[in-house]
Amino acid sequence: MNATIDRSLVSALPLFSRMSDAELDDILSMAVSRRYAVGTSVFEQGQAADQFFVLLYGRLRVTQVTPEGQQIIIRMVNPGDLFGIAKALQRNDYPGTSMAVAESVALAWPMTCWDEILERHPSLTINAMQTMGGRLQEAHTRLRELSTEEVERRVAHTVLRLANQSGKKEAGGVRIDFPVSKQDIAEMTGTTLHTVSRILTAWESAGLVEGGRRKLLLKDPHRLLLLGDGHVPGLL
Amino acid sequence: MNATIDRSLVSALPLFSRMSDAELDDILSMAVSRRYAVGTSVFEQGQAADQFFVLLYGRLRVTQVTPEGQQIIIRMVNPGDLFGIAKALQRNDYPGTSMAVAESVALAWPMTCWDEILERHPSLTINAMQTMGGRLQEAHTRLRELSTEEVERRVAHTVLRLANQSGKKEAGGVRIDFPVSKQDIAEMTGTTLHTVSRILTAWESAGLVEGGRRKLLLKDPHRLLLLGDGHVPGLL
DNA sequence: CGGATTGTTGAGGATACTCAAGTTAGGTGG
DNA sequence: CCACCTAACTTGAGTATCCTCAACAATCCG
Repeated sequence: MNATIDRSLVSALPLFSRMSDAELDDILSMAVSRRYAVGTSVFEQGQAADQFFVLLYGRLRVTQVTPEGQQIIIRMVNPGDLFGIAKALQRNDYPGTSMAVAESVALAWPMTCWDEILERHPSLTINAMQTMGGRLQEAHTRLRELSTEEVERRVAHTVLRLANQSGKKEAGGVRIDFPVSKQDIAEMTGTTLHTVSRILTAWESAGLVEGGRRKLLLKDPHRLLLLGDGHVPGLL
Repeated sequence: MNATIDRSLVSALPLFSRMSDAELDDILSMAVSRRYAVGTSVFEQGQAADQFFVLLYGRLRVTQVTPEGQQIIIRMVNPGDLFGIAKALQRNDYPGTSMAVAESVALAWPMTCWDEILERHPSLTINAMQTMGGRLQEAHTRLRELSTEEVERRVAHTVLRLANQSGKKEAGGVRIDFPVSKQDIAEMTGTTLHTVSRILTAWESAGLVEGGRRKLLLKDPHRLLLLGDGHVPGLL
């Protein structure tokens, strides 16, 4: 809700790379910044897509609910990520719900600006396309995992992906630096929280991870990688 | 390998919509057309990505092989589709293999033209982005299906998707108009050819489909849709 | 006609789900 | 600050789905 947003907030983001100050100002002049408390949603599935966003701080979880009421996590949104770009998906509504799992701040643009911005700023268009390319690749990776791997390996890969995207080095390992529940992990891997609980318990006994209520610390990422790649037998 | 490619071949494609004749000619002047016999590959997984393509006629299957040797089908390429755009995925190699399942013709551009073309033709950039958006949505749909649905429903959805993309109305139903094996369907749904065989046999007894060696005719798409959406019990 | 590819079907078993009961941790209000 | 309440998690038992293994049948192609 600021009058003007400072260039320095975004100038380092890959999305805005190779843009002049003037271009940045042009784009930022159309944006407002918004704060989202933990547990609040930025937008909800099915809602008219009237804005798109860039996350500045915090962490969001994007979910979809099936007609039967099962939920799956499409992805986590990390600082610097573009999200809510329904227009690029050729949609008028948001296909999922995005909810803050940590205190978050995002820039918001009216969706009506989308075409205009792309037209006026070709380098941003290319960056946005690369963003989508990266996401497409991640989706294919997950498809491959879901199609071919057993649960334990899928959980290993999922947990390693989380660590790569939102891990923070810490004494004794890499911590996922936002609250993750077993249910969350289940919804990312296509399994149940029961199975995730059993797997993490086994891993904990083996010294691979350290769990806790919505906490996760990877104590031995290397061994997890071996497990995920099937070079080492599972622990169940 | 033609000297020049005629505008009429591509002017109707969504990818090239809203482009002037001059723009089209500029783009086409950099392309060559190529023919691919059934069973030949356009490019292979891991190979240096030196070209990107648009399919004019025919049908391609894009697969990935896991380190363990299991294969999955990432998608089918239909006429008009852009494919092999490794650059947009920020890659220097092709992440999968694309192989002709029907006699095919594609236009090919040197990958070095990619940035240049995007720069010179903003409307094509936007169209390409929409292509990627559509693909991202399809990937998310498949993720949701793999995560939450049992095999029979996944097969129903997969088969209906095939019909929508490459179905041809025919006396008695909708025919998938290229050869599809049970193995193919298995690789699209994350199951085995055995399970697919059992499911299709059951469906055939119920008058839902008509199978055959690499053939598939949907006799009752509506009932298949109900089955896929869980509004009707499965037949296994 | 023969070989190869594709598909069928059965039996048995493993993975992971469901159902169920309980425990622990954390937050909240008195 | 403690008691309570709820959300998150644990663990066990039973079972369903679907995979694996195996043998065979049908179809296509040269």
